[in-house]
Amino acid sequence: MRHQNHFGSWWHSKLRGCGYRITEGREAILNFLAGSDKHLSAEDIYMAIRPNCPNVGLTTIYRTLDILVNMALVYRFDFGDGRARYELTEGPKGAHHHHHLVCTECHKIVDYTDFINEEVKLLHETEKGLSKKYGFKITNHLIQFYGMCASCSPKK
Amino acid sequence: MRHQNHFGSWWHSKLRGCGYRITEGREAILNFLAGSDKHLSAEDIYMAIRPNCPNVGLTTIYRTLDILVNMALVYRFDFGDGRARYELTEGPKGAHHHHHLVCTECHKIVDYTDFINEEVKLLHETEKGLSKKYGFKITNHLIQFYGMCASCSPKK
DNA sequence: TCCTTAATGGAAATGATTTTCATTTATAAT
DNA sequence: ATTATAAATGAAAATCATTTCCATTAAGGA
Repeated sequence: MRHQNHFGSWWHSKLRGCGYRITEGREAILNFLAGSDKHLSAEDIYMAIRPNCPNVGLTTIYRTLDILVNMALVYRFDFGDGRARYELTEGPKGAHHHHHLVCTECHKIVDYTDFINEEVKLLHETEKGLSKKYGFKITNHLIQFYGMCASCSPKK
Repeated sequence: MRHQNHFGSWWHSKLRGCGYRITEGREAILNFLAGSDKHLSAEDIYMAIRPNCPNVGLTTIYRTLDILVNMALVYRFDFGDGRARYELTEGPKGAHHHHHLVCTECHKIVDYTDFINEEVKLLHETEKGLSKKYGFKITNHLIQFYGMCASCSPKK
């Protein structure tokens, strides 16, 4: 793929810094993640990338996502439908941290940012206290609310 | 099992109220859950129950847990090791609500109750706001912190 | 006790994720 | 640019928690 800029995207240095090589597949996966604000399954990514990169296999998607999750470039979520979902922790534009509201009926997900500031503030304090008390080095947190969305609620 | 009290345990009425029958398997599963404060996998329960109920199959464990989770008698957790964990929401003694600290390295789980009050207070407010804004009927929440426990941290 | 229907278990199916392994390729050294 | 080397890859097979199927059993109202 000769038309790819040699100076690379913002994540090149991160990958290199961790000793990972820049490959066509990783490039494609990260580019796609960066352009989406959805919660994507490994297969979503596989399908989306296929037209441009028919030679990138599903196995590579999984392997790359594992790396990215470990590097904290990507969040992995479990919304209870049996497949993991992935999301860039923050795009080039900067962070847009949010939490999730999960419908236990239809598995619809709502990203919300309301109340996030208060939540994050409290979480940071809690984090500090927990770190000290339990000797954990805390790197991440997960908050999800579960319930029934409007369209599922009316049904008995 | 003739020695079981005819008036039943505290959950009999809950099950009956939802139209479920009281069976040996359900009894055994609930008894075991009530006597444990661990995060149990379906197989943990299967193994634990087997000596007394060799005729209760793993399928029944899964089916029963599904029911209990739907009735909100049991929480289902995903700690990232590929198997769901189950825990009674509250025992006969009353609630002992806690959140979790998960080591991403060795999957050790710490239950903590510190800060819980502040967290729960904030969560309730958030819940109220989210319910109104997004039309969700919120029934549950999940908070987990991820990091490295003391014994995993030293390692590079 | 009888009857209806929920509940069951065991085996087979499912399906997301992981492993294996022979081949390809990024990249540091030449 | 060429080469050497270890990382990365794809395709197929393996894994393994959970679900489904279906013929049989049993709970509990009549």
